[in-house]
This record gives sequence, structure tokens and C-alpha cells, in this order.
Amino acid sequence: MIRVLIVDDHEVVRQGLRFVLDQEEGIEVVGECPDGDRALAAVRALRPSVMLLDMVMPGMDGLEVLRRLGPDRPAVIVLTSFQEDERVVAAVRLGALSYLPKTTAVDRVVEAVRAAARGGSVLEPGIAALLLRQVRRGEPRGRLDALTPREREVLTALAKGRSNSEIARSLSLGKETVKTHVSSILAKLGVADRTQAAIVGLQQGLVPLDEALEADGSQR
Amino acid sequence: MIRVLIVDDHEVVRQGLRFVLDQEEGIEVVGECPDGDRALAAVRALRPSVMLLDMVMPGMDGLEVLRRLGPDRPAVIVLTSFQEDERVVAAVRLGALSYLPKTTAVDRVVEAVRAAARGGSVLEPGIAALLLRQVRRGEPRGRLDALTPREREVLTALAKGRSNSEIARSLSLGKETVKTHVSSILAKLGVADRTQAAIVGLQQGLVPLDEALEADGSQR
DNA sequence: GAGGCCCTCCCCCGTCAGAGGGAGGGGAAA
DNA sequence: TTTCCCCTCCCTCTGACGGGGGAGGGCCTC
Repeated sequence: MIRVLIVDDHEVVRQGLRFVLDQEEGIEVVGECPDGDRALAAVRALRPSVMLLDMVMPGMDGLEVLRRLGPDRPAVIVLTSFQEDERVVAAVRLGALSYLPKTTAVDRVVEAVRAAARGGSVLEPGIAALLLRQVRRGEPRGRLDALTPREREVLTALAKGRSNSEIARSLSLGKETVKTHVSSILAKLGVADRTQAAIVGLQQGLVPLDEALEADGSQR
Repeated sequence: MIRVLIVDDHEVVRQGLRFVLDQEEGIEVVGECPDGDRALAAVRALRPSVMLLDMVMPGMDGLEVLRRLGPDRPAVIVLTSFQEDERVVAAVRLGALSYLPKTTAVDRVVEAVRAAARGGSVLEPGIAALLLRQVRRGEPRGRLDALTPREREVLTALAKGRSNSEIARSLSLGKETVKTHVSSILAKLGVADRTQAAIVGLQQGLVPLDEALEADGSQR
């Protein structure tokens, strides 16, 4: 029996997936979660063998969930609306077995679930092309891996267009500390200034482009 | 009987919606379409009273469908993944009755369908706030049409991560001139600094995100 | 011709950003 | 324990950035 956990903030999507998967033999949907926090808890509690994971969620997004999964993790299939996203590569690097756009036919989703249970992958043509392009471009070196967690936080804020003192305020730091972090970020990323660092952060999917300037929580 | 047409390129979403709506009394799903062309044909052929319309679709998108609907149109409920989008306003202006994020609970979707059949609207709090904000101030930031051609050129270079003097060199200008252009760009876009301006440029597609840091023309 | 916008360059001036030091505390690994 | 890295804050200093102006020339429209 393949135990599946569905993680998606859209209720219609969860119901649709459950409806489809429950009709399949040998597949059992053991849980649904609308966000990342509950997903991590559900993984520990339910021990699913396969997790269908949405990338875009309020609060903790799919990438963060992937980062925080322990070593004893389920096989992860990422199911998302965005193909052109740089986060495809990031997700694969973080251990996702399959990366399917939501436009995928339901048969393929079922196929991916069965493949994932065996450690296999299902690749849509569009995704395959994107991955190949990334590999070909060489040195995809998820350059963000060199950053410490704190630096990644700072870069996230920086990629949203915030100034040093705004970042300091939002992270409850002195602005000198922020400057220190920014300096090492620039050095590690090999870029010249904060604008270039912001671009790298956006390219690596640290912040979705369309959320980049929206003041989260506080307003500008 | 409320005759519903579902338009969405995601099969899981269509199945989920059909599953939910078919369980409701007085509601009948008369058709599903994966794209805009077939949606327009289905509207003519099936005469639905309510249409659930996705914004993001390959080929003709939701806005275009709204534009091309004749006067004898079904009540339209837009169902999409994007809240922060300026397309919310555009869709409402084009006659959409309700604009629901896909995170909406299924009950609310059913409610919206029944309301739409009577010509009514269902507003999610997030969308309501967005519409109010839009109404309150005419144009938000991000409009590149206010820029002069030269300013757009400068913003393009800026969005690639270049400094003022690099921009000056690449456009054969004095750097004081570049500063003048940058200042009016910041003013017209309503942003605080060059990083935010770069983000706007990237969001507006002035530079494709994956070409942002590549030195233009030559590589690396 | 006069007014308007755009492009170009110039000035001053204050602030911010980034480089290059140092330094203390904590935690993990040797 | 020592060692190393991370996080935090501090200092100085330079140059870039960005907000005020102004000014001349080109082009179009009225």
C-alpha cells in the first residue's frame, strides 16, 4: 500500500487529487495539509511513503518544506503551477523526485506516485527541457547553498527590495549586523552590490518575483 | 437548474470542481474546457448560466476570454491562483462578478456560483482589500508606460544589475545624465531606490529574469 | 514665435552602501 | 580543551547613490 500525503493550500486541488488517487488500487491517501507547518507535522505523525507537495503556499512554501524534511523523508513529488520557475531546479536539488505542472493529466500524477514509491521519477517534457538547459548552462551551483541560514534570511529581505535599516528592523538586528551579513553575501555570491544580490536571490527562487515588492506584514 | 461551465487548464482542478458542484442540488456542470478557445465555443454551444474561469491558461488567457464574450454572456466567476495581480481589477472591469483565489473553501465556491446565477458577487476579504486599495489610489507602482524611451533603456540596464557608471559607459552617456534618468525613473515608478526599480523592471518583463545578470551581448 | 517635453550635462549636499578592520559570545566538532 | 564557524555589534573611510537645484539644445505642437 502506497501511503500518500497531499500538501496544497487549494482545497479544490486536494479534493481533486484525493478523489483521483482514492480510486486507484494500492494507493491510500493518509492525509491532506493546507500549509507547510502542518505538512512537516503530518510527515512525522503519519509516515507517508509519498508526498504530493505544492510549491506556492502561504507561510512556509514548498522549498522550505523540502529543506526541513529530515533524512527519513517520504518520496516527494512537487506539483505546481509554475514551470518556468527557477525553483524547479532548486526543488530537484533538494531531493524532489518528480516535478509536475498542475496541467499534468491525472494519469501521469498516478504514474508519478507509483514511480516515486519505487524511488523513480516522472518527467514532463517541459520540465525535462528546463532541467537540461540548466545542466547545460553549467555551474548551476545553487550558489545559495554557501550561505548560512541567517544570510539567506537577509538575502530574502534584500531581494524584496528592502534597505539595510528596514531589514534590521524586520529581523530585530542592528543595522551594522545587517551590513556584515550583506557584505558576506556579496562575497559568497561573487556579485558587486545589493541589486545584483537581489537578482540572484530572485533567480534562485528565494522570493517569487511577483511577491518581491509587496511589503509583507508591514507596509512601506 | 444552474448550468455551469468550468474553464481551467488543470485537470485536477476541473475534476475537483466538477466533483464538488455535482454533489450540489440545483447545479449542473454542463461542460469543461482546458483553454480559452474551447471556452468561447462552449459558451455558444452550451449556453451555461455560470462560467468558472481560470485566469492563467496557455493560449488565450482568462482576460482575453472575458474581452471576447458577447453581450449574451454567462455570469463569470474568476477562479485563480493570483491575488496580488493587477488583473483582478482588469477582470472586474471586464464584468467578472466574483474573483476567488483557488485557496477559497469549496463552500464559498458553491456560494459564489449560486450568487452569480442571481447576478450577485462573493468577495473574499483579501480581494476586497485589494480592490479598495486600487480604488483608493489610481495607479499603483509598476507602470512602465510613464517612462520615456531613454528612461526605459536605462531601467533595462539597471534591471540587469549595472551601476550608474556602467550604464553610462554602455549607453555612451555622462554618469550625471544617468543619474538624472535614474532619479526620474524612481519618481515615476514610486519606488525608493535602484534595487526596487530593478525589481519592477524584472516584474514587468523588461529583462527576462534569467538574463538579468548576464553581461549583455557578450557572455559572462 | 512661444511653450512643452525630452535629452544632455552641471552643481551642491546629505545619506547610504560597501570595504576593512576588530571583538565578544555561543555552539559544535576536533 | 582548543579550534572553528556563526551571529552579533562596533569603528573608520571611500565612493556611490539620490534629492535638490539649474541650464542649454532639439524637436514638436499650438
